[in-house]
Amino acid sequence: MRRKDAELRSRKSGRAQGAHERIRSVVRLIPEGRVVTYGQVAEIAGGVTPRMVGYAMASLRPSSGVPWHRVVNASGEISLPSGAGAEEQRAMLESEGIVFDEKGRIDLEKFRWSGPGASSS
DNA sequence: CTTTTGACGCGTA
DNA sequence: CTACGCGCCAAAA
Repeated sequence: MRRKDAELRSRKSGRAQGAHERIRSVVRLIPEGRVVTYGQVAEIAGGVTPRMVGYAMASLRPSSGVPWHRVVNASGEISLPSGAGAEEQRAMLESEGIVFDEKGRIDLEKFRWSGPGASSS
């Protein structure tokens, strides 16, 4: 059976509390000094598409307590438009030890978080 | 109830 | 490297 069936079922069963809520929980699991791509979050949360992740972040409140700054796009770059806190995000990441190259990209091979099940390093 | 919108990802040219 | 389009689905107005 395809995962979709299970996911679809949860969605139909009313199990879907709110895609955001689930996404928020996932993002909150991201350890310091690590980053995850939207697609990664979507994969971990399950049943959500990358769009949903981005949309959830956009809808997040500044004080939601979610380390949204650890979420970057598949290219390892910050997505936020200037003014939305992009510079702030980069500052926080660098503060956590994340390194950006001249193009403002992160080495996902080194800083990507493998998920809640995978141990650091 | 309907319509708009949106922090993405990926294939293809 | 750039540019374009499609898919994906929920929340907000």
